[in-house]
Amino acid sequence: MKVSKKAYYGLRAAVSLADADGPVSARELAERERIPEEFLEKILQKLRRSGIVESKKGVEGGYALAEQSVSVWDILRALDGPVRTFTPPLGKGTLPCDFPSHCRTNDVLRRLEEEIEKTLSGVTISRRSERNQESGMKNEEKAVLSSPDS
Amino acid sequence: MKVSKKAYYGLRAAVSLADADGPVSARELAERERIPEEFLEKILQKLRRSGIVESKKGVEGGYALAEQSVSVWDILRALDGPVRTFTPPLGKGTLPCDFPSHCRTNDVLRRLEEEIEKTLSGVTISRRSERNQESGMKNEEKAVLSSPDS
DNA sequence: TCGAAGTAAGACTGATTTAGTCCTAATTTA
DNA sequence: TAAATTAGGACTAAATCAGTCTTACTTCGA
Repeated sequence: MKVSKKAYYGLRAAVSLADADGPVSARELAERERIPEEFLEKILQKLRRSGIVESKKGVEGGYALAEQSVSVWDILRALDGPVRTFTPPLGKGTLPCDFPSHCRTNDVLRRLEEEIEKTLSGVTISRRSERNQESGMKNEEKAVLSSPDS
Repeated sequence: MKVSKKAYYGLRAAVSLADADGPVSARELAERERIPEEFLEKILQKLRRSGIVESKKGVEGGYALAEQSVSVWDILRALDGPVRTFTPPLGKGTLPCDFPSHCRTNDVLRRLEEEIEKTLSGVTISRRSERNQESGMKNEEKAVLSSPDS
């Protein structure tokens, strides 16, 4: 049970992008974060297809966060695929319970999935510019990963 | 991010053992749960070395839960190894933060680990005989995976 | 005391996944 | 148009997963 290197790199890249001003090229980002460049490019492309970052080609191009704020959950799901704690490919609703132990085991694992999702969705990466503009009301218990405004 | 087949089988085997009366042989257990026998044996041996089940050789031998109650967390850790969400082998205390994004990323992942541990530790598999004898006081919010006393 | 029913443990294997690399476009801007 | 950049597919070495095979060793009952 682990987070892949791909996701770990992706997470760090996103945090780095959140702290940056304009678009950052893959090369630059790779250097900043000490991530193999070609590999990072693949990661960024996946994040782009998931709508998490946006890219601009050409001379002054690069990558930037697409939304004001992304959750860690979104990034992990985009890169590592869906969290599937139980191996048989079961949709949310239908759990075939051939044997008594299956149902109960699957039940726990599903509960775990929900817990993981809840935890990870609560942690977000926000762009500096947009920080603290989000929640209109009182300061929600929402952790932010990117660098604090100091 | 997933639970291995090994762990999934192990979980089901443990649930099945919890519901059984005496020791159950690997062969019997494999048949009940539709798990490849030889593979299950490996799994049970790992669980034994971790002190989760105990074994008895010989004619009426087999495997049984060692403790009255085991948490899902214990089983998963025994079979899948430690949950290591971040790839660099970092101990609990020391996080080398070469770059700013690392610390913050590692922080989240560590928080995730704790959350997963908390969730999974709260779900236990208990032997029928020992059910409801554990918590002396009020009925704690403790989920039990094995079959309910009916 | 022998044989059958068990567990114990290590070596081996095929398939899949991970973590990349390599190469060839396609775009954009100066 | 040249340089800087992303886009995407094919490829690969190494690790991990999911088992299997083989060869013990142990216990109990007849």
